[in-house]
Amino acid sequence: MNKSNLKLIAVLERTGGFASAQELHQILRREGDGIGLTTVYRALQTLVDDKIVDLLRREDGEAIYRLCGDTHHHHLVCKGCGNTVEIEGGAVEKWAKVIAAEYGFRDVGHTAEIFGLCEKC
Amino acid sequence: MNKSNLKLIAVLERTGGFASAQELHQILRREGDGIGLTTVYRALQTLVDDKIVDLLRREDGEAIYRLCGDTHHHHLVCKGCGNTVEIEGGAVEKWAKVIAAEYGFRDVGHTAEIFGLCEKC
DNA sequence: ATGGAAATGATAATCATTTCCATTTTGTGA
DNA sequence: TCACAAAATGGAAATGATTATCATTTCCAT
Repeated sequence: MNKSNLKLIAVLERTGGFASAQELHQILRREGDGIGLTTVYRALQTLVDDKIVDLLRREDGEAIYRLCGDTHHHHLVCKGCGNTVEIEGGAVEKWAKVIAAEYGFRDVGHTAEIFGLCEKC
Repeated sequence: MNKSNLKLIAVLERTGGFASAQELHQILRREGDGIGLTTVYRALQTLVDDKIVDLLRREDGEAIYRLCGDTHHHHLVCKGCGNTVEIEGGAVEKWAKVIAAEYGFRDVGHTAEIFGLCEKC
């Protein structure tokens, strides 16, 4: 684990919730860290690959990042305010397994997200 | 309803499933229609506003469009050769509905994909 | 100290999407 | 049919996020 990755993790812990690469870069800069934008993108990518952070999308398509919990989960995202709830996907896990078996796939993962408007929006 | 909007609807009907603005533009061009990219974007936006088409996002953030009310399907993608199978997601549909109701969300959509290695890979 | 691998960051390139603006088409009332 | 305003159109430039390039710096084991 290199230095930049740790910095990014620290900021994400501190801020909680989601932030875009550009925002994270600005936060670090504001704190006097001369980290480059390129490095921020690179660090986030490796953290996503290592399943240390989640990558989601804002309504406009911009990538946003957040530390993931250790449990595998899915997301319920509000299209209005961007608020996000982590949810369990019991039915989805089974579905993915069954389908994969049916078609002879192995080493299987899946993604599943629900999006809509929350009560407030 | 203006001419461009109708053209876009026609293409979306014909192709079924999702397409990005750029893809839709290319398809129309290939068919000899001199429609401009700007017009494609504009038409898609009004169709989304009028709830005639859905706007979703690809993995990379690019916007993709489909006619509302299309029965949609999910994908089983091979990480090795990229081969893709369209699958039904009965369990997923129910799951999405239940979860959304539980959290008071409305106007709800979802995405779900399975990826792994196929028999050949 | 040293050599090589990994990390870094400035800059330029890429790509989808929007904005701007001049031109064309369309619809409508005289 | 004609004139004219409103709507539609499309090319070009602007924007903004993300990625690629590449020279330089930092790490670390020897």
